[in-house]
Amino acid sequence: MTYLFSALADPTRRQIFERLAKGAQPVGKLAQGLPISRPAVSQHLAALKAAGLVTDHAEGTRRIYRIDPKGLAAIRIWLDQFWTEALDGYVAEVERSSEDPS
Amino acid sequence: MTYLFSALADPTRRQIFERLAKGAQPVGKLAQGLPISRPAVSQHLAALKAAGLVTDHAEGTRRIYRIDPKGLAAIRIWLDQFWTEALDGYVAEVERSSEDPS
DNA sequence: GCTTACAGTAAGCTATGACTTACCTATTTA
DNA sequence: TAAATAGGTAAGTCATAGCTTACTGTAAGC
Repeated sequence: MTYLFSALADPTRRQIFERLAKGAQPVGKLAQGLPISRPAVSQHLAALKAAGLVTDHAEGTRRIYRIDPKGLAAIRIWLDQFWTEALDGYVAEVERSSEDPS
Repeated sequence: MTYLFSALADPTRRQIFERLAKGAQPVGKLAQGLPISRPAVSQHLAALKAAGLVTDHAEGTRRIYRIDPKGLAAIRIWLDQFWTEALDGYVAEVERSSEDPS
């Protein structure tokens, strides 16, 4: 979870990720339009890949990056497993404090 | 989203958050059992609060923190709005490359 | 009113993260 | 096989994040 969340914590990295969500792209194409250097984009992509958010494959001299569903799925699982627990706890607390407003 | 994701990116902060999911607690109680100082816990709680993940209220000299559903809801919305887009794109790409394996 | 308990704030230290430029590697193409 | 294109890696810089100790403030109990 740490890698996942910190990968998405960076605005530039989210921007890259959200751009990939609209279609796979090579590194150079991604770097165009971003206000940072191409090596910086490479480093961001490495972080996204380590988090399971993207995958890559070679295509000639280019390297195509695309969304990896695994990353999003992991977040969804964390959130779902969490959702009920947290909200149950929340509702319980609120009810308790409204029943017994000491 | 940046505040949200970076709040959850820190392991200690996630631990605090997940502990609060099981029930509201005062700061001191949270600090016990964590390997960091109480001020550090206060700072983490401030970050969680700024992200909309927790709320607090005074109770005598203690300050009780509990989960704020707004934070989790925001993540869910981001994920949902994203899920279809990303997966549609993913499926389209995969189909395209398997139909035309040039 | 004074002391104790609880918790936020300030200031300072250290590690890490996001960038840069320079370099190296690999694939295409002429 | 040499040149050009695409992109990962290394090294260094600067800002920020997470921690600490010291302090300040506020509510409760004697």
